[in-house]
Amino acid sequence: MLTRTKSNFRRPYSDELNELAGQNVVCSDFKYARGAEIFGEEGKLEYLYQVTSGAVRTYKLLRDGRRQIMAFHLPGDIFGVCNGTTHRFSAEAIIETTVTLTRRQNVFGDFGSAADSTNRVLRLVTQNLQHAETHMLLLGRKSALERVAAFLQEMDLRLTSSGVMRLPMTRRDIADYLGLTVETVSRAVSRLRDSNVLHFVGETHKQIVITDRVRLAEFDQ
Amino acid sequence: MLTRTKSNFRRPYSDELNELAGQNVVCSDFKYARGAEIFGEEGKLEYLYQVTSGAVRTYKLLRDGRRQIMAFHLPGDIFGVCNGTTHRFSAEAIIETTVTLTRRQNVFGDFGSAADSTNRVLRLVTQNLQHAETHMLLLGRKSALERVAAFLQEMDLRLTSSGVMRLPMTRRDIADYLGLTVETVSRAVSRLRDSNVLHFVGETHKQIVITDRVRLAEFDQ
DNA sequence: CGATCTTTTGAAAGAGGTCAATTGAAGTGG
DNA sequence: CCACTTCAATTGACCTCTTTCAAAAGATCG
Repeated sequence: MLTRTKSNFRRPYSDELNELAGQNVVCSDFKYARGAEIFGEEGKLEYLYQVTSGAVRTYKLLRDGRRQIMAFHLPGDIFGVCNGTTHRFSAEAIIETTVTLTRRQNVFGDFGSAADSTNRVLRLVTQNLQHAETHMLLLGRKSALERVAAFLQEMDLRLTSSGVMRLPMTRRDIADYLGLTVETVSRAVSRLRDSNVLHFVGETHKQIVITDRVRLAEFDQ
Repeated sequence: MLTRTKSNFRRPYSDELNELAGQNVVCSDFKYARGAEIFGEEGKLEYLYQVTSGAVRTYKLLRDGRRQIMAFHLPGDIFGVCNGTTHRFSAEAIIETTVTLTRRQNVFGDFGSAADSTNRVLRLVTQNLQHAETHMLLLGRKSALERVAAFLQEMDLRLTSSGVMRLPMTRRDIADYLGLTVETVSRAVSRLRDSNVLHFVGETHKQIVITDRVRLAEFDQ
């Protein structure tokens, strides 16, 4: 049997939040009851949170209530990092939980201005994280048709020019992006074509015209 | 029908990579053929990449070849941001692709030392991103049993003390984290119990003892 | 231009979801 | 503090969505 000491795997967290905040420390402790909301998807981001005791879940919801938990945050973990002015997900206490709060601007500096290059990289990584969070919701909780509709909307924003979307990737790439099989992707696209949401251009099936963006959006959640 | 101008949705990318690198610009263009590897999972991270033309996929693999594509990168996108010395995923050109490279240290500064607080936040966000990437692979490509085994391993590292793992979250939370239903999670845990990989402590099913970590790991991919 | 890869479509199989029932744990209010 | 109610977890039976397997037609590439 495997034995190990906990200390090998737990990151040190004594005063990490204080170190992060630097000199302008404005930390305060807060206690949340089981199930209490720490922040909501639309709340303004003003703080960084470090779990002192208890446990927190951060999650995203679909309109019909399907939930994807992004991560569990345990004592020592810092969460609530965000690049915008509003949260893109919610956080709740799983059990009675104590967290230490730090005002965001202490950590980010004048982040809005993004003066220096590190701040720019930070924004870049945060964009990647934001995309990953959206994609976790898709992978964990959306049906095949919803995934393909979401994919087409994403690519429509990036690839459509003069009305035509030219997909550079194969159905296999799409499938491996959406956590599906090639066949399922193909069937979903065919269904959307049969519903007159899109049609193909020429012989290749990589050029697509979206003819009804409103209904395409309705296929997604 | 919805019409829109592309410019509303495409982020500006003229010289963003140059701006990121600041004064010490060491940029150079590179061309990759269809299917060519831009970097591998074990390669050393030295560059930031911005797509000039073409398309790139970044992905993770399981040992048996199952693939999860994290993101598609199109002209203007910057990718390859990482906090360690090695990549945690691979990047390939989907079609013939040109990218602009920038040496990493120009952007991150002396990142290893993490002198200032912004760098610390950057590391924090990158850790979150890394976790999200791992989780996308789980959500997109792992079976129910593999997901639950992976979850138990993750929590074992964080929660096990004096041999017992005390889960603060319910089966519903676990299900919503793993993209499954409560029933499927319960069945998977029962299977692992019946395989003598773990057993419960007391009456509550939130205290678990992992009795065979080697075999638990084998249930995961 | 032949070989290989890609895409589509159908049929069958299977993994996970849904529905339902039971048991047990855990809040809660009198 | 205890009874009551609600919530949490498990298990079985059944169903459905997605996968798997197979075949054919079409595109792409060297």
